[in-house]
Amino acid sequence: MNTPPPRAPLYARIEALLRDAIGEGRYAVGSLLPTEAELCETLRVSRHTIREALRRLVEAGLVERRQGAGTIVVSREPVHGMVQSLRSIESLFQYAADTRLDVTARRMQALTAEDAAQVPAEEGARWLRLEGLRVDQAGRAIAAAEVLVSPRFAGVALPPHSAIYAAIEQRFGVEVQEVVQEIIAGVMPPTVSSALGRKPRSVGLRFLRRYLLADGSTMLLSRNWHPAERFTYTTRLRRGAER
Amino acid sequence: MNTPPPRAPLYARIEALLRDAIGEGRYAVGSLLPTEAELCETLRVSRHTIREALRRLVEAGLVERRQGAGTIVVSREPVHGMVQSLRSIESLFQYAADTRLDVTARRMQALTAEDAAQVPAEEGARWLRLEGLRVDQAGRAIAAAEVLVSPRFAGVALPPHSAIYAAIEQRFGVEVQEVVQEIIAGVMPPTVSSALGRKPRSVGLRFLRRYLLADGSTMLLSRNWHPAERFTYTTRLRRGAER
DNA sequence: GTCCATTTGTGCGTATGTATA
DNA sequence: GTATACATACGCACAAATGGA
Repeated sequence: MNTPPPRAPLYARIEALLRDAIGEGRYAVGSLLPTEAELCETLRVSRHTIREALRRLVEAGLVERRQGAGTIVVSREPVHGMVQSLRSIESLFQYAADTRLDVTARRMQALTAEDAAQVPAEEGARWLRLEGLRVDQAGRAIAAAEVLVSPRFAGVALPPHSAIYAAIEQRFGVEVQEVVQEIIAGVMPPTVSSALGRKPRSVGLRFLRRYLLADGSTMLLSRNWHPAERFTYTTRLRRGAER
Repeated sequence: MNTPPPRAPLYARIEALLRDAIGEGRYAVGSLLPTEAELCETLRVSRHTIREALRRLVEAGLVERRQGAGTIVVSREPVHGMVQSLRSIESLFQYAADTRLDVTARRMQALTAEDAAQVPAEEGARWLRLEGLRVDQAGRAIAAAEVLVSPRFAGVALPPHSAIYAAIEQRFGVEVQEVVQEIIAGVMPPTVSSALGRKPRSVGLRFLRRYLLADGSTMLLSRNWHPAERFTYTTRLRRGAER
């Protein structure tokens, strides 16, 4: 049980009381908690105190509240999972800060069927297509890159050093809401392995990333090949509350 | 500027006011905000209202408060990054729920130099080593698995279906605090490709995971090979506060 | 669609406790 | 020890959203 010592603040003791009741199923998930007024009366405390306790249950993700509707139980236990947080999208790749993209081709181009399926968008729509090499400060090739930019943002200027998605965010006042990343291993196509100076048929990791806006549309799609012997992808997940 | 419409709640307007002042540097990072009493007086509102505004600034990570000391500015802008959250560590792999590990070998074994570097632990220490195949419910091989378990937990019984880390958590009352995962592409060694029924020298993804406890020690190390043509690794990152 | 009782949201006033400097 | 500043806790009133009659 979570019962705190009797010296704990009143709202904390009430929070524990309700938390335990929810945990034991005395208030079922989906059901309503007593109203603030009822809790005030049965527990003989002020509404202020009840509200502080309920506020903490909301923060813990155990209940949700809606004006006029009441307080509903949404979970028996605090949601507890693993969380990875990144300061920037770039750190998805954990590049040394100073890599840059050397663009070798830039043009508007109709999406192939495969492109359209990956984006997703309608086949034949004309998106901005960039091709290039990502190189480190010594000029060594790190990855072969290909970027498809939504026609909505095709007017963006190519930033010399910063990321394309960031340039679009700034120029058009939009914000990337979600990034979906896929990693696939495979044998690099000949054009890629030669561009990276590798032997034909050598192994690489393919990263496919979609940058999504709040309305769910794709801002840009990025497809990169990394040579296997040069590249390791590392993630760290910490235990924490999920929200 | 973040100024909400004048119809917004009073505390929200005050929050915006302070947020802007902090953003513009009128309250420098490291300095103290006016006290609640001062804000009450200058803004002509009640202490409750001030406290609600300040509470939100705390949640946004802009200020911290300490009883007796005051409210200190800790950041000019809300910390804002990408967050990935997982309900369980298993979902790192996004297996269909019902895969299982068929263990083909289990014994205590001294760590090689390479093992010891990866764990990390002292070379020659005797850890529990498991070898097996992860198979789906139809019995098809999904991955070749190898697990090294700290001698502290070597007494664990092998769970028929659930994960080993979970069995250890339950049996020994410990909790995995962090998971570090590395992904590398490469050509599978002959023993692995034959165990998975693949052609020799075919391509795969190697997943290396360390499960760390709160004291930073490694509970177990897991090394898996996934055939490339069967496997894609996907992550979703959402925009959110980092904490 | 309107009205109405219910329930949480917002806002104010006041008093006392407790950690900090 | 003393003054300060936030934390806890009581009270009241009205606004706004909800859901059913």
